[in-house]
Amino acid sequence: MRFYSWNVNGFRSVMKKGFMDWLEETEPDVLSLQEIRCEWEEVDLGVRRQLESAYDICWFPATSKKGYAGSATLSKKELGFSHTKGLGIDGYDAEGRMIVSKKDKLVFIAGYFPNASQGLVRLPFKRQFAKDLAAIVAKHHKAGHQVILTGDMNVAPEEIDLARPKDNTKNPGFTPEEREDFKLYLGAGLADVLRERNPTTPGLYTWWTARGGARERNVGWRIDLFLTSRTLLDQVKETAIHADVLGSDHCPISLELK
Amino acid sequence: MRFYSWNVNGFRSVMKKGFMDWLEETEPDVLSLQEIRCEWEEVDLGVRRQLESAYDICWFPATSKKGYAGSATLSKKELGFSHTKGLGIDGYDAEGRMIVSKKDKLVFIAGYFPNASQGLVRLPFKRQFAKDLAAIVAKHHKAGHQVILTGDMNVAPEEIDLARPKDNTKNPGFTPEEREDFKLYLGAGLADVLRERNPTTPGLYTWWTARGGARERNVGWRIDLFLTSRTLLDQVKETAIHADVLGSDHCPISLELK
DNA sequence: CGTGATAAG
DNA sequence: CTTAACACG
Repeated sequence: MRFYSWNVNGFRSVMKKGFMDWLEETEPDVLSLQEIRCEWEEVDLGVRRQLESAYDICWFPATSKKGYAGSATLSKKELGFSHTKGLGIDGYDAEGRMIVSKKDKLVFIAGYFPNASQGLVRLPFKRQFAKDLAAIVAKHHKAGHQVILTGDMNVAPEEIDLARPKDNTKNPGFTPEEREDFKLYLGAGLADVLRERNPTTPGLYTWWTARGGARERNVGWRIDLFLTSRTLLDQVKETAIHADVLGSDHCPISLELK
Repeated sequence: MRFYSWNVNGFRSVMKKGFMDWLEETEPDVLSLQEIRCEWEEVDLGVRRQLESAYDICWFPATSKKGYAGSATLSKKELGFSHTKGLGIDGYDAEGRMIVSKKDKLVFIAGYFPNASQGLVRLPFKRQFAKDLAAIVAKHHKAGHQVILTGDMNVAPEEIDLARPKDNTKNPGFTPEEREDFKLYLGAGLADVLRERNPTTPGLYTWWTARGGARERNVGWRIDLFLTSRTLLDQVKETAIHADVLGSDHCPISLELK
């Protein structure tokens, strides 16, 4: 089973840049999208029909602000995933952040983790989000479920995960607080799959600022991740960063289970 | 002497669409621009230098709202026009609407007349503007000056001046009130030069809505005009609408004096 | 429908 | 630098 996650930075934008071609080439089994930034009804009708024919679609735009954030999860119809919008916590759910999808004992939790924002004005919000989400993960583990947590986590866990760690210790995405909070997910029994398998490989990034050719020079950050229950690690066939896929300031990432 | 007026709908926008080429081909002696929608400092430095080398420039952006309205008058340096920003009435001057330029007994008053706006919410403002401006024109006439009044007047004076008069009697730019107020300028001793010379020619328009190919079908309005003192009429060599000049939803108009 | 400001990333 | 909402025309 092949899982994908992609922050598309505007679904309507990425649609104009060949999203459907990518989807048909890639045929993910389960796909999480972040920053969809539109209602389902704002998507081209032909595209909606086409997607609906193949996928169970959970479209979860923000209700708090038009054109902001939002996430979606699509799963191949034949897989029979059940999708639930939100974590049951209004502050996050109003921004369309996380979708919880289940099949048997597998829980796929995916979406758009908060950005600490300029001046770190949303750092408190983001910290609470991490605490709440880690508790939810721990609860699933206690219940005997296996968890995949993915999406744009808006944090680079370690120095190796961004090109300019020294310059960014006070910037959103690489503050000590965000890095500390990232460990809550690990403490809840999850592992950062790509880093487990590539403990010392630098230059593995999933996001590059649009300013000044950062992507061409691979001056980026690894902030889109697949975390899985440690008990799932030996079922991982492959995990990858698809940096060649354009259309957004993020690239897609994938996880294949045996 | 050749006078031009053009609502450029954003000077930076029209700059990207060949404004400088048009200027070099056209070489107006005096040029009024409306809806410049930027500060002088926001214009490309090379362009500023180039313009400043040939013209006395009066750049008059709105101070009330960034990127809104504003007007400019440029006159060939050798002509020695003196330019004054505004009519001395704060409500209009804060929006950078009118510039008064003088040379000897000639007064060139040019700029961006108010739009009555959706729901006619600014009709009272526009009516007061017309009264005030007509009084200023009358005062110049009393003082023995000759007046050229031009710009985007945001009113089509007569049914012949727009393609769909019947559909627009309640719409901004063709209400009975705006048409009545237009006559205040005539009552102050001015004449609508193009209409004087072409009393029955339909299809002479200077603005076309950007929606749905109106310009290609010439479904437009004549709302950019040259009015002159009646005593100036026999000095008019030519007046024209340059509908072939693209770059804005308005086209330039011109008046040549002998 | 297009220009420009603005919020957000 | 880019997406999208918005104000204004």
